[in-house]
Amino acid sequence: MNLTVTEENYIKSIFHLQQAEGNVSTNELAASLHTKPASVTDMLKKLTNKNLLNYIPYQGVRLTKDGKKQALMIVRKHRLWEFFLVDKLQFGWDEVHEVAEELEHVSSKKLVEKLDSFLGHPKFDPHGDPIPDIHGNMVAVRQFNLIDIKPGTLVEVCSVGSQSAELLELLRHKNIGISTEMLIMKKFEFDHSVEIKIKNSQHINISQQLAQALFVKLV
Amino acid sequence: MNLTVTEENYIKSIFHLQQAEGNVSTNELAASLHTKPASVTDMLKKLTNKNLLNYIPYQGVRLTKDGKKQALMIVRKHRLWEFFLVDKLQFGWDEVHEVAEELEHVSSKKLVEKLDSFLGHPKFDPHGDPIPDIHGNMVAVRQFNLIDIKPGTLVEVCSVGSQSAELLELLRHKNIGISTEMLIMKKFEFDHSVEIKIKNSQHINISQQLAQALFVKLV
DNA sequence: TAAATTATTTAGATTTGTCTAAAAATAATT
DNA sequence: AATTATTTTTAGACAAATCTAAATAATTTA
Repeated sequence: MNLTVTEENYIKSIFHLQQAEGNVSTNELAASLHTKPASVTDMLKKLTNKNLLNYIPYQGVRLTKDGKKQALMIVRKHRLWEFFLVDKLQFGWDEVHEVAEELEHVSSKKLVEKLDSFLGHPKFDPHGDPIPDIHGNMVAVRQFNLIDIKPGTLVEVCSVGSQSAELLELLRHKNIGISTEMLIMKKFEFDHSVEIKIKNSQHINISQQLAQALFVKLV
Repeated sequence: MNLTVTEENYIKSIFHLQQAEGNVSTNELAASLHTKPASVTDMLKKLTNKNLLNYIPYQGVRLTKDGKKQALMIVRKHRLWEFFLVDKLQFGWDEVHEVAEELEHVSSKKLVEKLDSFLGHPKFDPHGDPIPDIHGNMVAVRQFNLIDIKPGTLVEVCSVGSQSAELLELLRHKNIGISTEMLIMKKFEFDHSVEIKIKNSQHINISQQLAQALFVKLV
């Protein structure tokens, strides 16, 4: 099934909205897509005919199994490209969203899988959101980038940004691994480094680069 | 000036066609874009209004200075993405065109420049076509990938695929540089390596990887 | 529960890029 | 030069995605 860019954007918005609430209303969708409710109604009918939505007039809408799969593949592409932009092209994590909105609509499946390999099969995008794998599976817990955590917070390492040898070497050296608990002590404006304390251990300093590669959950 | 994907494709086709001949005819364009002459006429008027074309009814069309600049930026993007796909994602050079046709329409200027840096400012795409720089300048001579040259041909090295340290080391070791003349002796099916002879020197063997990174002109 | 408000859908119009069929201009041929 | 053939343009229609305005359904409030 081949979707237009517009159809893909509808599917993606419905996916994100139905995560938060149950059924998605016409008005919500219109707001999220910066369009008018009347336009939404038209598109809902169209996507229903393509078996991507369950839509009952006046009752809101949910994705079908098929629709959800399509959505997950778009989200996968979006987040892989975001990772690429930050990790390889040195974009700031706060400036990649717009660009990824365009890249996510490039259709080649081979491209997505080769990109995934090239990036080292990352599990999280630069905002800490999980990247669905080729089957649409992804980690459920909301994760945060270490660099965004406020001092005084106790967190646990869930995942690292990639599997590169250089990153793993540094983590081993600092004795940091999956499920390591750490208390965020202080953040330094000058170099965006972070001082942390690991249980039964001394204070250590984490560089900006490393902090951006560490994903944690609140504990 | 913001162009739609369709408009960009028209501009790009006109650019390529007017390289070969002088004025570009409605029929040629229709054939090249897989559309009908009547549709072309409509679009020519539209692009003329945007000052991208000089169009006189029944006389064919040429790009204005502005139109040419737009075309060069699209070609730049197309060829940079092709280079990326082959060099970083391990696509075959014969399967990248379709994908690049989509990627070339991603609009972020910052993306293009960061990609160019990431790739090491390559001068030629995987087919040997020159990549315009940010000002639209590019090498004029048609160049070929060493791997595509027939045995018995005398060629001269014009450029190398990238500026990576590893590549430069190997070239130094083999005594190959810009303007080195070499005679193509034999090509081996098994590993796609190429045997060459450099003037006043012995026969040496060039691996497939290296051959793909060498761009030559006929001499 | 009846009226008022809000949400959603329908009806009809618009824009973009395309098409077919017919007319007009240009080029080729006899 | 006159006719024929080709190329190009015009005219009118269509599909996709959108809009505004009006109608209808659902919900809230008095």
